[in-house]
Amino acid sequence: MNHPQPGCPHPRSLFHAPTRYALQALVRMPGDGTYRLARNLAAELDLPGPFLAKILQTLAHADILESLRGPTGGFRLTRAPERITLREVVVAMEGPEPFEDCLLGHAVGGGGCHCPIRPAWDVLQTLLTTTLARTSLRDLQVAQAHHGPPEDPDRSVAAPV
Amino acid sequence: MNHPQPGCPHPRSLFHAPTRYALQALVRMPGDGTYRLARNLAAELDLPGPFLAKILQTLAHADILESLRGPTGGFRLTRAPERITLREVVVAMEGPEPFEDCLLGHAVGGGGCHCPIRPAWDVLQTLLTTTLARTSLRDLQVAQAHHGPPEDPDRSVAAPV
DNA sequence: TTATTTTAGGATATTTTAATCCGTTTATTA
DNA sequence: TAATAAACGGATTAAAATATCCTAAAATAA
Repeated sequence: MNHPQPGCPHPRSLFHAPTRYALQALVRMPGDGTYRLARNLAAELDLPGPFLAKILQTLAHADILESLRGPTGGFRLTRAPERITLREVVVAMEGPEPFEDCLLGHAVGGGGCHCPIRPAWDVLQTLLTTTLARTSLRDLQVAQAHHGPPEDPDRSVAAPV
Repeated sequence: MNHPQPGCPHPRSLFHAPTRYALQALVRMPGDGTYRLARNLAAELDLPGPFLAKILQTLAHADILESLRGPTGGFRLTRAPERITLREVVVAMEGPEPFEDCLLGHAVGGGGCHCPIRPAWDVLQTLLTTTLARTSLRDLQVAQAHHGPPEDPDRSVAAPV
């Protein structure tokens, strides 16, 4: 997870960059109720600390994380990762409307849009929403475990916990 | 179709703004092989002429439009609208990858990503692609006709042809 | 109480995307 | 041939998204 570089643009993502960072941070949150430092997490993700901190604050406002100030502080999940859905995270970061529906800019509410793609588009939107709603943070953590933690030169040889 | 205003951000769209403008311009292209002026089209869409012109040039490079310079010139479709798919337009404007697949940033090619959402995500991506590939410009034109042309004060009372 | 460590959050800077500008080229018309 | 009207396309500007900075507030520990 590197910063965007000149000549190396962001991947074309369905969601904004902070949303992806939020997911990647949440996946690495401890499941045992202990607090984790924003700075620590930012180093692991190779993101600037204050930037990630802002994202974590947003998640805290959305009741996905809770924070504690001071020397023993940091962030932790408000619930078990099984009970946090990707949909919840995306809504917290992007707002309730993940993307505009009508390709032609027709009003979507009130039956304003009758494009021939409308039915298929609704299926797509529903599938996206239900996919996000069915997948929990825990599911992503399992996937992350298979990939191992990101490269960290200091621990690349042996790291007994 | 108005310019983005301060305090009135773009709708959160699956695609970039120029892609939506391209679709809206293409929908309004004549089907009889006559050329239409970029300036004329831009006025109807309430977009700046030179900006839309650049978008039309991109479509011309992609062999969706063809252009003619000079007093009788303009742009026209290279084919009947039945034979132009939305997928083709989106690829012309956005490149071959409409969005990055893995929410966690895992490599997608070479079997790098094994998230639990991967199968559902693939379904989503396939559905998007096939939906775009199955819908022709002609289909959108039919939908547009039902909405009527965009508001134009000069013609709001009666406009014989 | 004082020093230290952490999050909080507003202000600022940078990068990318979107939009504009302007001189050039090509075709038509007089 | 000269004047005009259109697309062409590089350079520039503006806006939005992304990233950074800095001071305040809160919790802990000496």
